[in-house]
Amino acid sequence: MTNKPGQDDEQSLVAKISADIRRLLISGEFKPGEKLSEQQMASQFGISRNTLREVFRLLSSQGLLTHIPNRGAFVAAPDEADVIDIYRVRSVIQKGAVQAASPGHPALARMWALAAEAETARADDDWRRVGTLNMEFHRAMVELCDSPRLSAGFDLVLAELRLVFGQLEDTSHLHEPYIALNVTLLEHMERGDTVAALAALDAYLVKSERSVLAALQRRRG
Amino acid sequence: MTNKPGQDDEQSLVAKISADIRRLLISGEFKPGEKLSEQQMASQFGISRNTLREVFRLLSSQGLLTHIPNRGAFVAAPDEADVIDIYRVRSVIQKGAVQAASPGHPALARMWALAAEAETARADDDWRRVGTLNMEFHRAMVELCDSPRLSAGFDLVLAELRLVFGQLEDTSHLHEPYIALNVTLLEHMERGDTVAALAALDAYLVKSERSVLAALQRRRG
DNA sequence: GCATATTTGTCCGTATGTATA
DNA sequence: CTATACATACGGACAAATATG
Repeated sequence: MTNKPGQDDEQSLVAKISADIRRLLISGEFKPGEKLSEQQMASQFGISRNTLREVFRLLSSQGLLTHIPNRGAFVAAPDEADVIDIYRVRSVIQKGAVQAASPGHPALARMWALAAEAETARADDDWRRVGTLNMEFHRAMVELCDSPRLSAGFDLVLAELRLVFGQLEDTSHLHEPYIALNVTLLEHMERGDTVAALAALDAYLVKSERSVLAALQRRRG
Repeated sequence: MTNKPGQDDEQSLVAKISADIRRLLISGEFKPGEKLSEQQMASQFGISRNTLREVFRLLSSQGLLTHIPNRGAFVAAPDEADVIDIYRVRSVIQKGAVQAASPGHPALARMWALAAEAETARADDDWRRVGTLNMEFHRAMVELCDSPRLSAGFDLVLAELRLVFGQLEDTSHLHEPYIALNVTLLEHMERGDTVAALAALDAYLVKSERSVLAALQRRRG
């Protein structure tokens, strides 16, 4: 059995195409605000319009597409307000994660491993991988809450953030300064110093938000 | 213009039927785990199966339905673990809301108004209304974050919680003890006493979670 | 501002695979 | 194991809304 009949489709066409389009969106293959024609997309992916519409419903509910009645589906174009909101969500959830951190939690080990991987990726100048690992690091942090719903919600805002990254030009240096910050944050948590960990997290989020906002404003001008 | 072309359908059939079925789910018109046949539902609501499938996608992504591949859509049947998870999410988000509370925020006025309404509803023995007002009170609390995404995410877990209520027998007394707790919580916030407010919130959430869990276990045996 | 073309929203019929009696 | 029921997915159709010239 390759697939347990868990809770949602793994083999469904809708699920597969959704994953494909989501990947394309996150890698920045589409322009922000670009219209996604039903007919064109359907034939391009070799599926029917009805099936594609279900995909659009899913991606719209995840904030990656924007659905306008009688006009169709458009690639989401997060603006400054959206970025600010995304980081507000991150702040609330991740502060909760830091406070929920219990020593010996498996997610902590995973965070150490991811931090180490990020170091080697930086040594290889593989910035794309550094970015992915950074995301995974913070996803693992939220796993400390042991809450499927918090993790799922966090995944949504992270996907939106990756959409923003994909719409920028140079994502390379965006994650560079944060490798070290992640490690120090992790050390605070390991030591059980919640106050210091919260401060480090806040510093990280503020710094990250500022650089994303700056890059976004640079892009639009 | 009655409808601004905002972001999502307001007049769409999918949106309308989704709202209808969501109302039915929340009022407990369906049994937990009950299968929702496409054919039957489609003819019952006078819509096509294609349209209904889009509705199912939406409600599944909101946690109100559970989609099983090749088996169809079922009414979500949240168990004890789900309730615990829901309250974990509430704790994280609402603690964030308390800490984000700024004096003079319009949401605070709304909370006062809702608390007052709840008092009169209790005087009228309108327990259904008391429950709704309690939900609205906590929704308003999250509005303190000024974060559309946090509010949307909070609405999702609240909808799931109402689904649980709808599946229980007597929801009447479930909200009674919390009217006073909401007021004292509000007083702490108004005074700017964040620590006391956090403690009051935690007391409320623990108490509420316990009673819901107890009622749930009573129902199943 | 109007006529036309395009696209979405919605429906129907049907074929195929999967699950269940 | 067979048969039935149902979800999945497709393609075509048409009205209504929108975009285009």
